[in-house]
Amino acid sequence: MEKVKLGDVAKKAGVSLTTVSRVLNNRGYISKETRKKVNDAMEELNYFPNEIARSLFGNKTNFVGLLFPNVTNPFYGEIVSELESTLASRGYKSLICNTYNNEEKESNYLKMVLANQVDGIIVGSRNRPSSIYQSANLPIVAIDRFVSSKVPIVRSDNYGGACLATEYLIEKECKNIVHFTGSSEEEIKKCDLRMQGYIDTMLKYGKTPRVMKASFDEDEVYQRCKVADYLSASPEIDGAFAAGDTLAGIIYACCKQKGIDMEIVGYDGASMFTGLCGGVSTIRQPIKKMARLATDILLDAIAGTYQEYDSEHVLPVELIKRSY
Amino acid sequence: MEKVKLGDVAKKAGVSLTTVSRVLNNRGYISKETRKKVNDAMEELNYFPNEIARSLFGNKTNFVGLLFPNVTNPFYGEIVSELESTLASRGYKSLICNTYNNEEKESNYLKMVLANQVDGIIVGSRNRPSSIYQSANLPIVAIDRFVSSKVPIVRSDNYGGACLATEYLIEKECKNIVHFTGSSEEEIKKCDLRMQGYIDTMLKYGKTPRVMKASFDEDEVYQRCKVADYLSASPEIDGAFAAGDTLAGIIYACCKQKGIDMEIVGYDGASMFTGLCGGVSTIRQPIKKMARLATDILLDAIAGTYQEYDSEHVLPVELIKRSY
DNA sequence: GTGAATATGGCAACCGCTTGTCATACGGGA
DNA sequence: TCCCGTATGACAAGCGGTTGCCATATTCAC
Repeated sequence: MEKVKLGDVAKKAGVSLTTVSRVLNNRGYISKETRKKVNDAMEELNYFPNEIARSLFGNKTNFVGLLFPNVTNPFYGEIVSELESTLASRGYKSLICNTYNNEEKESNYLKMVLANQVDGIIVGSRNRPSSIYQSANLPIVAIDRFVSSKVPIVRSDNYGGACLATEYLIEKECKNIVHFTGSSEEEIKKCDLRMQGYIDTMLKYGKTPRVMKASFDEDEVYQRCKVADYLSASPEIDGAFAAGDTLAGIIYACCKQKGIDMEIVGYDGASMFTGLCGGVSTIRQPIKKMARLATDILLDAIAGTYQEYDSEHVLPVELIKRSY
Repeated sequence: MEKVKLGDVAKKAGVSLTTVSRVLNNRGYISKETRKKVNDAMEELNYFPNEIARSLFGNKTNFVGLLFPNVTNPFYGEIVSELESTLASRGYKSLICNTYNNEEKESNYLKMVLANQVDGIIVGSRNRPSSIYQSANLPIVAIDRFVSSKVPIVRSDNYGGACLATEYLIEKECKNIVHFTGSSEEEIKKCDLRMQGYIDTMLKYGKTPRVMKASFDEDEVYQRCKVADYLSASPEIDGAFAAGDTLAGIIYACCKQKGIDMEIVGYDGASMFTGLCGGVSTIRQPIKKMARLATDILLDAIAGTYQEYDSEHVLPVELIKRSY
């Protein structure tokens, strides 16, 4: 059973190649009857036009590359899921790439999507920006990450969110509040802002900021040990603001196992997280809105109607209190 | 800045089109020096061969379609993540599709990936099998789902896992154990086996099985109400086996809020879940192994070296006890 | 000196579809 | 009757790269 092609449809419908193509692309004159004949033939033969061939001609693939660390993380899972859905509803197809925050992987993926002629890229990977981004001459949108001065950024109000989180902990009368952050040699803007918000708020209330570096990427077991050791060594701690929800979850689990009852606030607020880890508060990013905005910007850029480069789009966050 | 193409490289390197193509495809005779010249030219020009054009000629795209309900669910997130990684390491690219268990969406996605000439499909969506699967004449592998008699299935030992879960609850001296299952008009095999394992085990120990239908797909808030109502109405319940971890998480949250302390066992065991919801036990499916096996089968089928159709590959599960 | 192996170029056909141009044919309105 | 709008077909070129075939040239070994 070979692949059905245009010619087969034409034969079946008793019309010419040109006519079938006209039906497919809605061009020129076609009578109702012919259109029906052709459509019927396509149906009967189970014909799908070869998008690869069409792309080749049109120089447009309707592919978009999605470069994110790892959809296993509910935050990325949710954002990728939203991106894929909105893109699909607008006729675009998503090539997914899990970079695991690995620079080599990211740059390989980047080459791959470029070689596959994607019309645009949405990136949420957290590496040092690859030089390929510069030379790649196509629309890119970054989610909560700096790529280059030409790439628009969509992110949540990291600073404001951190303030909100810290103030909540203070309100809850926590005396010793620590901030767990993702570590990285090079200062990633996101972490800075979340940390900055925490530090500023602590100082504002006359408290001493304390920061604990715990990477986002390390092995989970290792992380858990690190956190557990830290908590054991600092029994006075009664509040924590974690820069991400997975980290918050780890802290929560450690506390539970040690019988510590403290207030924890995470960051991200993927629905899966708030559903599964109700003992932790979190700062919810408007994930759907971010995904939609990123899609809008990207597609506008692809269409050539987006001009406002060098722009950051900062969306408001919301405090979600623990549910038990 | 136009797209660089083969001819540009040839010109830059001072060789013919044929020679560049030979370097690219490692065919025929090429001297070290020429190869270097060509490679240098490609580097300088930042050239990537147009995979779309190559695909068109070769009638092979190295695309694989991944049809899953929703990567927001940690189980699907983890399996999609694994699939993408193993596929990428073997030169394949993943087209992701979130079907949301919606039949129309699934069949549209199916048409889409077929139109894009994917070399194969891995599907974990949970719908009534679409007729398109039959007519699609290409390798398909199903994860924990029946598609057609010709499509090999990779799944975990649902029956054994359910027995394990139920026995654990009995061991924990739960008196009234209920099973929460995903509802669906048509009986999906997976649910059947998990339910069957539960029922058989209950009967084996002289207990009365009780089943509560709670869909996998409903709105989470709605689910939560349904579960809460049920728990209120049946205060004698002190143990629950949920057919999926997200459901288990919902039950856990309800219990917490109502101050009920009962044993809950879920099913799936994505690392994110066990990390975030340590108060719940679960039956862990060997997600990585399943993903790798599915990839192996699919790629063998694509290569034409896989013959064992009509086969089910059932992998063993493991009980993960709650960590606090 | 001859034949093989190595190295490169030129050319045409092809992958499946799109598009522009030209030709043909029918029917209706001015 | 003539022209125009409608409807369809035939054909060729092109999208970017691959491949097979033939030609040519150099080098090396026997």
